[in-house]
Amino acid sequence: MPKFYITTPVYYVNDVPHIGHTYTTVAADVLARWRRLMKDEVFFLTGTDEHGAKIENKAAEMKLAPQQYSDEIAAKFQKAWQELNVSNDNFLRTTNPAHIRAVGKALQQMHDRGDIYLGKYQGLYCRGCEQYKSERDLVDGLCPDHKVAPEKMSEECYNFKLSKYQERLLALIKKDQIKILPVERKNEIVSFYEKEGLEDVSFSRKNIKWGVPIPWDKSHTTYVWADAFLNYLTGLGWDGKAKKSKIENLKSKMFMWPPTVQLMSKDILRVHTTIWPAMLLALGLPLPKTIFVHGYFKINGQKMSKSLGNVIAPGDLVKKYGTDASRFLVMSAAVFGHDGDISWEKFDDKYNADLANGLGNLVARVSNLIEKNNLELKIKLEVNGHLPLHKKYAALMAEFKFDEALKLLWQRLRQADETLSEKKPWAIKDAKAVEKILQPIAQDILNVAGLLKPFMPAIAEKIIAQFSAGQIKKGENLFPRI
RNA sequence: CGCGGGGUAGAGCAGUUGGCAGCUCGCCAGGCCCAUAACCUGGAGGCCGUGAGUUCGAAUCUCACCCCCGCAACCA
Repeated sequence: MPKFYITTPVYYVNDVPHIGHTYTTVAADVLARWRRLMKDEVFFLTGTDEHGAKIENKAAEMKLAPQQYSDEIAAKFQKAWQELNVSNDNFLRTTNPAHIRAVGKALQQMHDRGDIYLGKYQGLYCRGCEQYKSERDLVDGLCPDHKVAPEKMSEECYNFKLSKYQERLLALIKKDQIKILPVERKNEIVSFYEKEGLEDVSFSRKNIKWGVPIPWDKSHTTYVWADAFLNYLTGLGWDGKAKKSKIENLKSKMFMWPPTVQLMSKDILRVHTTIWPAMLLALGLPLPKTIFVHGYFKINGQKMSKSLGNVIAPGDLVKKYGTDASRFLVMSAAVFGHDGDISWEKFDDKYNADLANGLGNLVARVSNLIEKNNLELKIKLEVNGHLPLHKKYAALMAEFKFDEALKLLWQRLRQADETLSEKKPWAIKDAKAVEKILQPIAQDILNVAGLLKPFMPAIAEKIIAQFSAGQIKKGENLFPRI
């Protein structure tokens, strides 16, 4: 049985879930559900990244302990995914004790191996924040909170020998051993390797309490990314022992390793194609097969941002359109891998056009005609993969072309509407003749519903149940117009 | 000369290997009346960012330029 291990990033709990997180997670769910239909053994992981100075500060602002704060935000992510009927097999929080233990062990191993060494971190330090600032945090060279110029300071920290892996990783990426998709993103990364190259990175920080202590030097705390990346392993129950012989450990799900697909947006692509695979090489573990990068949503042509106040939350979508329609709208909003522009208006239009007038109306008119004529059709869901529709759909799904896969199904629905207009079964008295027209159309609807399962699981099942019954009834309105 | 993406009908986008420029929404006209004021047919509307080149032929390949957007490692 083929294995399919898919991950989303662990989402940083500095913010509540928004439509960007939703996009990644629903896409991962669509793939997971599709591969399950194809009888693969699937493991689907998502979760939250909860450590680091930012969270420490944010929690303090809200007068909460970091753990308490993280609990609240993590719960919001979990609730969002439940509302969207996301079928993840695990939800890994980086504050999970087993994760923390494993991170400690992993770091110890990298240290023993000589890949982590004591070095120096230099940066701009704001005394007010008690924190290092990046250039981008500053406004006119000043700390935005304290209105003072941060000082150049340095402190000791543990560094990871990322530079050591430059050539190996570049070769692996070029040869598609780690396949980066779409290809323009691969080009971007290859060019980064060739023109800028890898430098060692800091893996620890002093003065940060909220995180995983460095096992051999508790005065240091693991820097968040070293901690966060390992979730992809600990989410399978990895215990931090890197020896290859342990991979087949049956108590954990480590037999699923490595990830078949890791989905993410472009902001975290670079670290996922540098630090992350380097850590795996350092731990002696196999690398992810494919990294797929999807685009960003702009909202009404503008960048989505809190300051603009245009952020769309998953809960708002579900409230307005329902679970399955929300999943459909998000997945069909853009070509997967490209940026897209969304708005409530566009969602409304798409909902009415494709779901209410399209799928919903067709299901209603066909089921109504069948019921009125008292027909008993001999149709059943065809799940074998050799029908042309299945084949085309499967090929598109394999290439992450969700929007085209959906278009393919909607072409079929449109054809059904055309056929009905042309043959006018409502004007025919002879039930046999009516049956001859409606049977293939009903069969198509059933097949389309079968392929719609990954995108709209509940609606698909409803349609399948409705059209698989001996007596097909008109049933309820699937998508009321907005 | 940092890296990458994009500029195609009123709006949003597709255009795989170069071969009469497409899709959805909107608009106009007609049809149908089974269905969720839905569905079907037809139509208007594009110097495919600008300029040059390669070619029998370019939205597609090459070069230059203009404009927009994202990323530029301690932002997770």
